[in-house]
Amino acid sequence: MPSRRQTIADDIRTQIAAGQLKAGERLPSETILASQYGVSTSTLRSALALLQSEGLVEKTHGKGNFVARASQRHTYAGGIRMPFEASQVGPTLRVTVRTTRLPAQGRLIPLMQVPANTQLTQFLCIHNEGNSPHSLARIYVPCDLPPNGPPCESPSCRASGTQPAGPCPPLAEIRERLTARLPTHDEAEVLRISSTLAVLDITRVAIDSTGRVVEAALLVLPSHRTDAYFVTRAVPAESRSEG
Amino acid sequence: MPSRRQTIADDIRTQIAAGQLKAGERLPSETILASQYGVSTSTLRSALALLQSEGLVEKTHGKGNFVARASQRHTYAGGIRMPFEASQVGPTLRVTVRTTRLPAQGRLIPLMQVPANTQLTQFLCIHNEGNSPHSLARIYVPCDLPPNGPPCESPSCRASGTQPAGPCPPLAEIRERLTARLPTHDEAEVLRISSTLAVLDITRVAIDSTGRVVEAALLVLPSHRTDAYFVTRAVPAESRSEG
DNA sequence: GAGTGGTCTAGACCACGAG
DNA sequence: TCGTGGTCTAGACCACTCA
Repeated sequence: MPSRRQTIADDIRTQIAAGQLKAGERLPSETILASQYGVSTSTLRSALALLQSEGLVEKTHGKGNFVARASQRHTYAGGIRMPFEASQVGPTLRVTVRTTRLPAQGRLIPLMQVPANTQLTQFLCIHNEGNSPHSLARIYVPCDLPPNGPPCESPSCRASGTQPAGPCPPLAEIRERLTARLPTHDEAEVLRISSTLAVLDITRVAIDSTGRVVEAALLVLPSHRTDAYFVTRAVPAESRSEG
Repeated sequence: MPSRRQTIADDIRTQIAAGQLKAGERLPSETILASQYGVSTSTLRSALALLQSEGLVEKTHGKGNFVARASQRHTYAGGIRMPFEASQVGPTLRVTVRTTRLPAQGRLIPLMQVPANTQLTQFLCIHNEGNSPHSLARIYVPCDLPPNGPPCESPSCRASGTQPAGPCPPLAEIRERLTARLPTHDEAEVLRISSTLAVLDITRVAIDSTGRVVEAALLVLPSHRTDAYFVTRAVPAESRSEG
């Protein structure tokens, strides 16, 4: 038997699909909706959480619930991309970067394949779309690596974080591990998202042709606004590399 | 200011990391934990939901909350894989397949790049680990395609669903789009997971060397037990294709 | 049947946004 | 200041597991 939250979510979803609720339109307040459906506000909120996780509804504290505009959705492009392919999908993002140095600790040691306490440069990147933050990236490179500026400061950095290729030794491989989880307190605060809504957690490692790890990136993207997209071509690749 | 749920989650997370709570161990009941922390059961449950989304805690209705064993985690391998690479990661899975025919509708039309109502074969695959279901895959192929059995029936099908390559025209490209969302009622029921816990939603399209879509797969994986993993090599690939 | 988690209620109180 | 969503409470009742 479907739960009430599912029934309510289905009803609103149908109204959105049918165009009875238009993109950008504000829904009645949660109190009103709850009484309309004859449920408590908690139940109604959990129904809205379903729609929010599907990207159909956007909530704003103090303002209300809104039918999402399709354009709100971003695409994280995985794998190795040419610079010009970088920001072709999704709205434009403005990046703020904070650079620090720190010794390799914990997860970073196996990720970067360096001894403990190796000096790393950390780039803490926050991508903003207008006023509102969109995604969070912590990017690490060995301190002795970047010759002409870190990858993250490139204007062609991607929705996710960065353009990892550089002029130095050519990039050979990208490994990306992806899962979803609820955000930490800090992440929810920085991204200004509900702490009940899952984020995509992407760990990306870039390896150059000498086998060296030249970058590790820890990315946090709000799942209700983000897709990750991967294209893999078969091995005997045509010479389309410069296309 | 961190919320109570975060404080509680942090405390239990620390206990797990420190080994005070061992893998497989059962936590006290939610009622007891709630009174220990001086919160309501709702708040305590939302704290456990955080840990569950991180894969640190597994809940079983009627039994209790358990510290997860690391081995519970599966890996979905994205991109094009050789058959022998298929099921090398994660525990072994048993697959049940239900085959039906249906005309192309809705999302499937643009996905498979076919006219509406084109006959498709659907494979509804459920992957089981022991008794408990793990993942759900709906795989579509054009009806006129499979010459010697659908890809899904291959014994080398992957954690996710299938081994899309076949002997026919060679596979040229895999496109995978990935996001996270809360499960539908049906998905939560089939996978026997909490409807408050996000799933990974993967849409995979396989294209052969003639440009034809030979497979579309809609995959649903519980995010708290699943990583997706993608490896992309640079374009002038070494001849490691038979390795 | 005893004990567990799952869903849901009917509130209280706080934090945010806009006028 | 007012209306909104966010967090939290203290329960009730149901569904599942196991003895």
